[in-house]
Amino acid sequence: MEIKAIRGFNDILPDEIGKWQFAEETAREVFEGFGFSEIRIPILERTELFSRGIGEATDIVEKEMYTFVDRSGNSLTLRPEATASIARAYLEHQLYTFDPVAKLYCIGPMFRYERPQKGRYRQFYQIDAEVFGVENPVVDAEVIIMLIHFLKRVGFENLELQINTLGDQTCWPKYREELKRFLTSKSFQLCEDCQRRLQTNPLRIFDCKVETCQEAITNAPKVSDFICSECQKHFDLVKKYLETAGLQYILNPRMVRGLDYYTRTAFEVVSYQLGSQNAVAGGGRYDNLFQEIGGLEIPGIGFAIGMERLVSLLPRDKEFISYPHLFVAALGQEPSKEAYRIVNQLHLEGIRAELDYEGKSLKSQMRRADKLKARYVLILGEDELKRGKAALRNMETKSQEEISINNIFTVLKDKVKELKGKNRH
RNA sequence: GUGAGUGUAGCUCAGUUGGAUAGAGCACUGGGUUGUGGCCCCAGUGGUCGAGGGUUCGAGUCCCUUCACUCACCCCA
Repeated sequence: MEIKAIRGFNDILPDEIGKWQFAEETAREVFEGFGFSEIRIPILERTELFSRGIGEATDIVEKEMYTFVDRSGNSLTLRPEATASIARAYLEHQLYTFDPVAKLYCIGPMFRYERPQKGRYRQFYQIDAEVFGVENPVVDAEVIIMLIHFLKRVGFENLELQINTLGDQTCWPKYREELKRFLTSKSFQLCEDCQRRLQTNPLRIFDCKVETCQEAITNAPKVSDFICSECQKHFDLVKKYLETAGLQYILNPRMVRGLDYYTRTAFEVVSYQLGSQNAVAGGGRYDNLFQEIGGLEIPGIGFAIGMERLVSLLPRDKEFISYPHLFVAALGQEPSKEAYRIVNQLHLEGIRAELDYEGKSLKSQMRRADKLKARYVLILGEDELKRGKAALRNMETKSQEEISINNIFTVLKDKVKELKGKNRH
């Protein structure tokens, strides 16, 4: 094969798709139960939307965007995340005139030009949820509760919820400056990476594994001493609402966000089974995003779930795969015609039926029926057909009965109903 | 962008200090049963040994270059 998918772009094959569908269906059900509506947004936007919304100095904008100039000379970018686009749509269609509060969710692919590794790809899927127009910390909690509830519904009871507050425009920069000043005085102790982090993102130095760096930060100023009273109050309420909802969380004062628009509440759900990229979902409040892209002061909060990471934690289970209800094995010309007629009819009735397309021996048709895990096989031979009969074999019990072809639809409908009663499919 | 590891059949992998037609298991196709699946037995299909160059009488094996994949760093979902 000469032409292969490009780096970091993956095919999701049929044997895996059940897990994806399950995750998406569950998200729709849960989110709509919380009053969210789906929104679908374009995959391409004007580059400006992201450079302004996410922030010029962020890694995403500086080096990770798929950006190109189209035939009319506009700079366009494949969306690296959904929030900015959803906010743009909200402004563009003035959804706030209908209701200042908007609860929206979106499922689809995002694109970032990074070196792929476990849990990180150039095209990756996110399930995104956003609430616009509410400053009250109740929604911070509501959104987190919805996320955790969703994760429980797909089967994860014990993922770790980490929360932090990033402060806002008034208190966060102060802390940043103070930390920078402190660390600059210790810069001789810092490793090469941290020398650079000192300029770009000093908080990251907390995460450095180099021993001398760890020593350097032992007496560093703490975020909590700099958070202003308004932000502190907001955060305290978020924590209280989470507690009254019975949610366990871990305070992670080192948690940072890579996107400029985040303020106040930030949260992540992590799994230690994921490898280095361990965040299944992440999000937070962004009360400045709208000003950046549209000039209106509209608060927002939301999260994104990484679908690849989520799906990789789901058990590789056959229950997601749908098997044929019936395989029709035909022997000879007339029976083949009859099989074709029957299968077409069954498809119209919503019964999953398969047949042999290559005129193979019964043995090989049986093998295929078995391989496809068909529940029943209908065997059509010349003699039986002349009598208007066919053999219906239950592949699990091996019991076989002769039924008349006229009754096939009613007999099968009952059998399929039984099958559906037993499990999802 | 940086670092490390790995490239032999569709998949998982053997392949000796360089030696003759490159192997196994699984999968696939057919047969053993003129019309009955899984287990078993037999046979068959399938490889430019990632690509290019070099050393050598001889390269899957050694050297160089290059590409791809994987993991990690950076950063994030």
